[in-house]
Amino acid sequence: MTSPQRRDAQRNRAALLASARALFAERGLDVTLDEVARHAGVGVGTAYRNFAGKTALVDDLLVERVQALVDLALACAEVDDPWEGLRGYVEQAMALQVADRGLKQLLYAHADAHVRVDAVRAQLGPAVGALVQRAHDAGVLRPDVDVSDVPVINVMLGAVVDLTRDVDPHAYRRYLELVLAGLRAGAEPPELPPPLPLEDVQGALRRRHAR
Amino acid sequence: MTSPQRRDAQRNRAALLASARALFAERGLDVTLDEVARHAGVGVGTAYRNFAGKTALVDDLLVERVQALVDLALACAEVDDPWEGLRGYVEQAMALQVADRGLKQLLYAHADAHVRVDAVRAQLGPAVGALVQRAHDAGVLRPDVDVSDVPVINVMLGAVVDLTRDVDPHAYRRYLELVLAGLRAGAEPPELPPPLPLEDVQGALRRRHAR
DNA sequence: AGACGAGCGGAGACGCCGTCTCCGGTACTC
DNA sequence: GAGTACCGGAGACGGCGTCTCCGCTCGTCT
Repeated sequence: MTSPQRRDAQRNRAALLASARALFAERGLDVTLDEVARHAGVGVGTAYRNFAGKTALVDDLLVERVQALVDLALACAEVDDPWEGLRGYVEQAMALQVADRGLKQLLYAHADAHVRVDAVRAQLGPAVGALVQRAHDAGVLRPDVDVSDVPVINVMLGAVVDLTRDVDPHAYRRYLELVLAGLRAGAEPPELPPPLPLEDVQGALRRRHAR
Repeated sequence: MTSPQRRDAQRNRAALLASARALFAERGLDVTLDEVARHAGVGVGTAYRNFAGKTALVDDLLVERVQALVDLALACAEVDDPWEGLRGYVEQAMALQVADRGLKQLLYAHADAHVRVDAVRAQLGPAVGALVQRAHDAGVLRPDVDVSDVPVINVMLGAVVDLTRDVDPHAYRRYLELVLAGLRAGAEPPELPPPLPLEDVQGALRRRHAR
């Protein structure tokens, strides 16, 4: 009986997947397949033999991450307090995106050819919609809050995340509180996490890449 | 007496400047000098004879725009109501950035070699600082609001602007209200401009460029 | 131990893009 | 009409990421 693959080939494939996961999470989807290969300690050829191309690799690897987000939304619908459910979703969704830069990029960005990711992502809208609806039914949301506000807020906070990532990855929390407080009905303004020192913000802005 | 330049040369230079201003405002700083030249109806060579390079051209053209922002901040310090002064600054600063995409990109982005812009931009921080201080002195701001919050909010709202530009350039106003309300002391939640239809947001997200 | 071929590595072909140069030709000016 | 300031735009150049190709290595089975 012949094993389906030589053992070193299996090792290489695993190493490639691990490296890709790590690099995509840490540095985003812009890392080259060449870089992934080097990081995994194999040649570029090996990378291209294992995966149809970068797009396919990304698609394969990130379905799971997007699924985690969908699961999160579903889980938050089970939380007793409808406000905490919604709030928890937004908060933890951002935390996932801080931890995985690739996820953040793929979640809300031109989806060219990521077929599998697209399929999973399609479930996110309805799940979040349910969260918002439930909060409305419980009267804990300003009546004029709309489902469409959630992705927009994600994008807003995402911008803060990108800005402050290397100064303080959690700085976005301050603005998360700010925005969430604005959505809540009969809001007592919450305590805000402390601001970044001005010079840190200035530094981050200066380092910022132009588009 | 010889005029310093041939008349057609003057016309060409003017056309280039006008085209550059228009294209930078409309489509951002990514337009190529070749495009500017074509738009102006002249050859590329003419463009490069008139300006040291793209960086120099951008630097020349946008000082004035950044100066407008500084002027705005100074003017807002003259408004009687300190809250309206601060609020007006943020609101109109965003409006300027909606109207000029290049300004938005340059204002808070890696400043490589834009010497003149840098010089003017340096005045912005203090001017905004005064605005915030005045609002604090009047007690209309939450005490834990910091100067550093202003640029961060600019970046957040800028993300919304980029997202919704071609669906509804003013959609950011809803989120501006949301955020500003969060900064205000003893806030009565303000009325929010209406949300975008969900499908518009979804469309905008789908069209969004990956980074 | 030996031989077979699955699998490897990585130089480099390719395609794309934006910046900028160069010079034969045009047309403004006096 | 001479002289030259100025023009146009093809294309050189440099950079970058994707992916191919093929001579060679080394795992695997007998």
